[in-house]
Amino acid sequence: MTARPVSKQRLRLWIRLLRAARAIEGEIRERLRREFSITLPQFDVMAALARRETGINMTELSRMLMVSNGNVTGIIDRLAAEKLVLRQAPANDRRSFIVRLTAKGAALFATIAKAHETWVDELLSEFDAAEAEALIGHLGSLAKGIHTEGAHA
Amino acid sequence: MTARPVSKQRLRLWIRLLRAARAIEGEIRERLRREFSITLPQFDVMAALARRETGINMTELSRMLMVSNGNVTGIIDRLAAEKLVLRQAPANDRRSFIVRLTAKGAALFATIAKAHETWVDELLSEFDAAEAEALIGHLGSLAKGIHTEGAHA
DNA sequence: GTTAGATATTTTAAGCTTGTAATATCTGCC
DNA sequence: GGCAGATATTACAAGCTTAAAATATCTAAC
Repeated sequence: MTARPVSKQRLRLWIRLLRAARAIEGEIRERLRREFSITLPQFDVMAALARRETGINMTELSRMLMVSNGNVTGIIDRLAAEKLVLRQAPANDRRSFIVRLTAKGAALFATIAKAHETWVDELLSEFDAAEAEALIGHLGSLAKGIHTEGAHA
Repeated sequence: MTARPVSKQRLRLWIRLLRAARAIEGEIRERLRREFSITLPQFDVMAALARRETGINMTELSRMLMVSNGNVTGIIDRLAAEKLVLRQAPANDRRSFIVRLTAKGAALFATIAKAHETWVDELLSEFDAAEAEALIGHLGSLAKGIHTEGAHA
């Protein structure tokens, strides 16, 4: 039994976590590009919008995706240029606007999401439901407690 | 008991994993910038070089960090401009070269690494040694089986 | 020794990402 | 109503990231 300090253990955990996330993320990014000619950030935005048909404004979108607010501007610009999303002006606040999927965007997302779920199922195939559930609990508690206001203005 | 299909479970796991990694990564990136004026990719490169005093060539570096080969060029360029690393021509292969930390780079890395380990210890503080060990095992097996040749030429 | 294919690195174009600053609008206090 | 501070978004500069193409060198087959 080596008396390895717990701080070294946590460091190893962090490195493993990061490597696992990068491996999976890289694989998904490559498949999205090859099969659907879309970037991962664009897919992430569409996924967020698909879960809320009423639309989401830029600030909340950046918080949900944990990226900076300025970042979202460019991604939405490119999605809008492809007519996959649109910006709507809400009645009550002229600073803001609501981003929604177009019909074209929703249809495309539905197709990609199906493939995406299959890929993830395959990439994480060695986890059965119970293991997945246990890991989900572990990781959920991990992300908490990090001050992480995602992108703070 | 909802009969949730395991594919949905794995999708939730992936989303949790990604969010946890992003939260921690974002926090570390911000602290590196604020306290040491260095970027996370630059720190990652220095960490790899610190573990191998004899130096590492570009291709292996990109493989270790799981980023594209072209990517490493720019990071090394900036580190070299700060005199933190240097490129050495090996005797036997004129296509390649070996990147090593300078004395200045090694000293700076030692300082930053100490702070970094403290941060990670704090950010993952809710995991004790046994939990960390268990998760490390889980995540290690996860990254395998992904074809992940990191950056393939 | 030539040459064909493999390997190591850089370059380039496009997109992502951040932090900071600028602009516009809103809200509440007076 | 006017003004101070908060909020929503965009603009900008610097750096990161990728995939694909270009260069240079090496290795092996002939």
